[in-house]
Amino acid sequence: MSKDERVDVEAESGPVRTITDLARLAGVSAGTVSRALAGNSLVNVKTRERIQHLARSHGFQLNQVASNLRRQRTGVIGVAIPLGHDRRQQISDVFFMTLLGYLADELTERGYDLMLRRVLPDRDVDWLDRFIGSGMIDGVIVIGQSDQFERIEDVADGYRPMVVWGNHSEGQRHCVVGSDNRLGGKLAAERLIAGGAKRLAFFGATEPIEFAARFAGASDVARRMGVSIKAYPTHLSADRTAEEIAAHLDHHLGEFDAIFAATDSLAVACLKGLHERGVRVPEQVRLVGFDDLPIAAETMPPLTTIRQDIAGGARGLVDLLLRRLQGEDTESLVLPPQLIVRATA
Amino acid sequence: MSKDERVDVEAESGPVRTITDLARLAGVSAGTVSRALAGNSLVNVKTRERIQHLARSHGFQLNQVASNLRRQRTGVIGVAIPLGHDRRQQISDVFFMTLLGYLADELTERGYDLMLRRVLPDRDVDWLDRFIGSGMIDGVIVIGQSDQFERIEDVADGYRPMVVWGNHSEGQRHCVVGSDNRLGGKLAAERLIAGGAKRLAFFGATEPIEFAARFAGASDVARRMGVSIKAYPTHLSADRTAEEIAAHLDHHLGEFDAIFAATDSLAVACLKGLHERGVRVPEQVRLVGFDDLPIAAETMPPLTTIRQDIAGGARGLVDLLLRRLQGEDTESLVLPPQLIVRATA
DNA sequence: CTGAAAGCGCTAACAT
DNA sequence: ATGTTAGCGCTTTCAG
Repeated sequence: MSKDERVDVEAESGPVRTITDLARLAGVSAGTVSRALAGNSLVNVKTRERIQHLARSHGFQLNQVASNLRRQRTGVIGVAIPLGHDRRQQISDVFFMTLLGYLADELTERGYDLMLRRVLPDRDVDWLDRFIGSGMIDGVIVIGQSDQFERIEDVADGYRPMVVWGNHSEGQRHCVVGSDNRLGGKLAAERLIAGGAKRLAFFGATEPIEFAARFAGASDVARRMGVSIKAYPTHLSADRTAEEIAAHLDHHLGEFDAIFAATDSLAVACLKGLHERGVRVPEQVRLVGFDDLPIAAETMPPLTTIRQDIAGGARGLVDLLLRRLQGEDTESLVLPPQLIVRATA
Repeated sequence: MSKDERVDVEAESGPVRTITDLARLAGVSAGTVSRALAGNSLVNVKTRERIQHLARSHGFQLNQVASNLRRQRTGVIGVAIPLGHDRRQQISDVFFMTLLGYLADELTERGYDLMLRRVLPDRDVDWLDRFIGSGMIDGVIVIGQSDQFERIEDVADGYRPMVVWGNHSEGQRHCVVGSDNRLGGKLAAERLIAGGAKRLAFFGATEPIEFAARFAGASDVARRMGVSIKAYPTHLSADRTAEEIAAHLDHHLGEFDAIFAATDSLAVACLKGLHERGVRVPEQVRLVGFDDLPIAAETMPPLTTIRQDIAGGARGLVDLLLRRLQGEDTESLVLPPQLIVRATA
C-alpha cells in the first residue's frame, strides 16, 4: 500500500491512532482488535484478516508504551557501559564498540530492542539500580566491569536478568561472559619466550581486572620459565597512551626484548614507536597484542595477537540473558582466546 | 543508605514499588507523592523532603513506562542504522561506531536515553515508520542514508523530530548533518596533484551517496587541472575489501601515481598492499584517506587524510534534533572537512 | 468467537 | 498545599 493510497483512505475516516479508532472503523470492540493484531487464533479468521488489512491500510502502529505498561514487559534490553577509570574513553573503544555492534545484531535477531546507556559511576552511584528499576528494560547487559565489580555483585543476587561482559573470578555471583584473560596472557608470553625473549615488558593499564588477568597470566609463564617481566603502565584513553608509550620507549628501551601489549590498539602504537626509533620488529623486539581487531591484520608487519571471539561473546551474552529471562539459572561462560601468529612475534 | 539499611526499613512495611505504596506509607495521596518526586514547588517543603527521603530509603524507582504513557513523551531518542548496500557491515564500521559513541555521550548529557536499532531496509520496508510510530521514542537520528534517501525524504514532511547523518543534496527535505564530502574530495585531489600526481585513482564504493560526492569533488579538481582520475570500486565490508584492493593493485598498479581512498580503513589496506608489492609511499604512489580515525596517526608512514569532525557532528545532530523537538524548523548543517597532512601525500 | 470491564502505574486537571 | 478523579492506550480476564 503506497503512501498516497493511505492518505485517501484516511480522508474518509480521520486519523486512526489507537486501537479504539480501529475498532470503531471495523465495527468491533477494542479487545477484538487487540487479539486480531496479536494473531490470536481465538478470533475468527475472516475478521482477523479484515482488521489486519484495515490496520495496514491506515498505517496503524500499536502504541508500544501502552502495551508495555499493560504487559509488564518491554522487549527492550538495556546495555550499560560503565566508564570508571577513564571517563569518556571506553565508549569509543574499538573493542567495546565492535562488541556493541554484534550485540545489536544478535538482539535484533531475537526480536529485542537495545537501549544504550553510558554511565559515569562516580557521578551516579546508583547507575545500575536506576537502569534496572526504570521499568523500561526487561534485562541488562553490562559491557565491562570497569571498577564496578562490587556494585555489580551487590545487584546480582536480587536481579536475575543480568549478564556482564568481563573477567571471571573464582566464586563471583554475577553471570559473566568473557575471554579467559589469564590464558590469553599465558599464550602471549609463551609465544614471546618461544621466540627467544628473555625480558618481557607488559604495556597497558593494570587496574582494570581484565588487563590485570592478562598480566598475571603472562607473569605465571615468565616465572615458570625463569624470564623477567615488568609492567609499563599506561592509561586507557587513546590520546594519552601515545605519549606514554613514547616515554616508556625513550627511557626503558634497553630493558626488554619483547612486548606484550594489553590491547591491539596499544600494540599498534608500540609498533609505530618502535619503528620511529629504528627498532626492528620482531628481530630486536618481539610484539604480541590482544583482541585481534581488524587493524591487526593491516599493520606492517602484521600483528601477532591473541584473538577474542567478539561475535561469539555477543551471542553468549544474549543467549544467557534470554535464558535468564526464562527463569533459568545460568553459569558464566568463559571463552578460550586464540593465538594468531602473524609477523611480529 | 546502605543496602542493609534498606532491607531493614522494608522489613517493617513490605516492598514499596508504586507511588501508591509510597503514598500510603507517607500518609498522603499518590498525587502528592508524584508532585514531591517531581520537585514540584507547589508541595510543602517539609512533606516534599519527607517523601523524597522515604523514597530513597526504600530504593523506590518511578516506573518510567507508566510515566511515559501518561506524559506522552519518553525521554528516549531512537538511533537507526540502516544497512542497505552491504548487510552486516556498517554496524561495525569504525566511523559509524565512533559517531554513535559521541552521540551516546551527547544525548546522556542532555538527559536523553538512546535506543539503538539496526535495520535491514530490504527485509523491512517500513523500518522508519515503525520506529517512529512505536511511541517509544521522542525523536529519531538516522546514521547514514545508505540507499534509503527516498524513504527518508518521504517521512520527513510528516515527522519533524528527525535528523540524519549523511550527505546534503540540493533541495532535499530532510534535515541532515554531515561533512561537505564534495569539498573533502576536492581537498584530497588538490593535495595529491600539488605533490605532482598526474593520474589519480579513487578506491572505494561509489554508490553510497557520501562516497559518490567525494569522488565527484575529486573529479572536479582533476578535470580542471587536466589530470586523469579513475574509480576502482570496492565493496564496503572489511573482509572483501582487502582482496579487492589486492586485485586492483595487481592488475592496475601502473595506471596511477596517486590514490584517494574513500575511507581511512581503505587507505590502511591500500598502504599495506602497496608496501607488500614494494611500492614506496609517497614516493611512487601518493595516498590520501578520509575520516581521520585514530588509526590514521598510527600507520607507517602516518596517513595524510581528510578529517571529519565526528564530535562536532554528534553535537550538531543532537542540537538540531532537540531544537526540532521544541518545534523549531532547522536547516541542515554542513561541516567543513579538513586536510590533515601527515606523510603519505 | 466476541464484548464489557478492569486496570498496568503514573500525571494533571480540577476541586477544595 | 493536598486530595480526588479521569484518563494515557493497551491487554486480558470474565461473561456470554
